[in-house]
Formats: sequence, structure tokens, C-alpha cells
Amino acid sequence: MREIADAKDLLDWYDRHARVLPWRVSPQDRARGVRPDPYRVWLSEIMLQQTTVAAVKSYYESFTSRWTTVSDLAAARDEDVMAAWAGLGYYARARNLLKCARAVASEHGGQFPADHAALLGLPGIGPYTAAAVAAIAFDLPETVVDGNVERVMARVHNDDTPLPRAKPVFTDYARALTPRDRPGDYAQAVMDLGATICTPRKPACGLCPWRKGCAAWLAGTAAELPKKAPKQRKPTRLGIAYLVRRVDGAWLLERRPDSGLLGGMLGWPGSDWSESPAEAPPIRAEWKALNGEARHTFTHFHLRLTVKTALVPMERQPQRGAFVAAEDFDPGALPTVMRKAFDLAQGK
DNA sequence: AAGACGTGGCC
DNA sequence: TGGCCAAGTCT
Repeated sequence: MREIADAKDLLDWYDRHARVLPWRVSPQDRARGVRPDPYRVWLSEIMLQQTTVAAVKSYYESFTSRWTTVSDLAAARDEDVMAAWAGLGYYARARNLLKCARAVASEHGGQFPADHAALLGLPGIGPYTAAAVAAIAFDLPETVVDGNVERVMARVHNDDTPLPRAKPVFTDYARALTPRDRPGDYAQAVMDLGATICTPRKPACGLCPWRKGCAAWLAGTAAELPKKAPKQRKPTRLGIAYLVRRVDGAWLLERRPDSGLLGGMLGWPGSDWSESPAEAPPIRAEWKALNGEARHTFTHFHLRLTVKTALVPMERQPQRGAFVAAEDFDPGALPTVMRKAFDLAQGK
């Protein structure tokens, strides 16, 4: 009786089916000695946290063409990086991206450390990303455990222990399968398997290189795994956004505090977001409430944003925020919820 | 150590 | 429409 799954079978599959991704060195090139750029591996891994490949691609291209090395990025202005990240979400990633780049530049001579523990000590790098960079960039035998790997392990072992409680056990399963040979390709192979074959719904078991050794395939339970703890339902909150235009075309914007929701991002001044938000106009003006509302769903609540607009004279001073000249204003620098409010005001 | 933290695509 | 899900981390 063979082991339940075997790294070799997966690597053979990966050699034939590896996805082509902008940040990836193909297994063929890797075999010829091509090494991935640790900066690009790290950048892609941060962007891919809880984010789809499709959403990441254009951001990855723009970051790597604008900031070629980690030292370039370390020298960037905070506001430029936050603006470039706008729309990708989880903005703490962008703040930590800069902190990490600056730590690598100042404490590691501009080179990412080829060491799991040292990587783990850097801002924004947790257990998954430390293992991913160590394995993919440096071909060290570290075990990556992301959502894909959890799903694959739950199925291979037909383990119905609910997540997140099952995480330590699934990690043990994954570690036991990690090979000493080609750990970087293997890490990418398991995640590719989870992303393309061993998918959450309708897994393509007929195409799976691990089918023969998969306990869930044998039991017919693959599609029901992994089990997960029930989610809490999202409450709905209300809010008011104030879109102020000065007669010269300038917009009144406000930089949000570094911590908390949309931390460090540019946005419209507004009320609190709650069951009954209090009016909080940022400037004395005659307000016009727009018809409709900007709707947006965050991780843990739904938001219905009322948008109020006003036109103010040159000399009027705001109590909050600062005017940004029309030619300096880029709606693309706003987080999506703020851009939705802008679109509503533009009649889009 | 649960909860905070974005967004877009899919069904 | 609304819930689920996506290469998690931080507090």
C-alpha cells in the first residue's frame, strides 16, 4: 500500500500544467537554473493574500514597472504607494509593504533574507508568506499552508474537522508531504492544484494527479470538504459622505488615520458609519443630498452611503480635510467605496 | 484569540 | 440579491 499522496506525482503534473503567471519562473526555466527575483516573489505574495490572481495582475505590473527593486520601493513616498494600491483592498498590506521594503533596505542591505525566521520578522510577512518566499524565491524546504493547501489536505485525508480549528493538523499533513527536492516548485504545485483542480466547488477529480491516493475521492466527499465554522451575518451600517467642490474645481479630501478601516487612504470627509450616523459636514455650505446611495460591502458589514454635495467659494475654509486641485485629483487613488460615492455624484 | 480588515467574481 | 470565496496578517 502506497502513501496517500506523493510529491513526485504532483511535480510531474506541475511540469506539464504549471500556470503561466507574471511573477512565476516556469519549472522548465527553473530546471535550467533561472532563479526568481525575491522582490517580485514577495510583492506577488503580499498582493495575493486573500486576493485573486485576476485582480492582482495589473497591480503587479504597475508596481514592478514603477519600482524595479525593493530599494526603489523603499524610497517611494507613502502617498504614491497608497494611491497605487487603491482598489486592491486590505490597505494594511500596502502600509506594511512599505515598512517591509524599508526594513529590507536598511537592515538587510537591500536583499531579502534567505531564511524563514528572518522573513517572519518583517512587517506584513506571516507564516504563509515567510514559507512562500523561502520556498519559491530560495528553494528552501518550507511548507506553505494557504486556503488551497488546507482544502487539498482536508480532502486527501478526508478530514472533516472544521476550520480554523483544523489548521494545525492540516499543517502537519502538508509538512509531511513537502519534498526536500524542488520545494519551491512543489509549493506552487499544491497551490495550483487547489486553484485549478481541487477547487472549492465542483472539484475536477477526474483530472487530479493525486486522485488515486485521495481519501475523499475514495469516499466521495471531496466537494463537501473542508468543513468550516459557520460565518456571522453582516450587519448593515449607514453613513454620509460629503463631496465638496470649490469654484475653481478643487475637491475636498481627507487622509484617513493610519490604523483601522481604509487606514492611510484618501477619502471624502464623512460621518461615522453606524446605525444612525450623525451629520458631520466638513465645511459651511448649502448641501444637496443626491438621489440614491453608494452601496458597498466590507468584510464584516454592509454600508449604505448617502452622498451630499456642495459648491463653495474660494475663500471658504474647511474644518476637516484639504482641497486638492482638479488636475491633481485622480479618482483611481481612492478606495473603491469612495470611488463609488464619486461615481454617484458624477451621475455614473 | 476571535475579530478587524477590501474587493470582485461567481452562482 | 446575498453569501461564499480568494496565494493571510495583525492585534
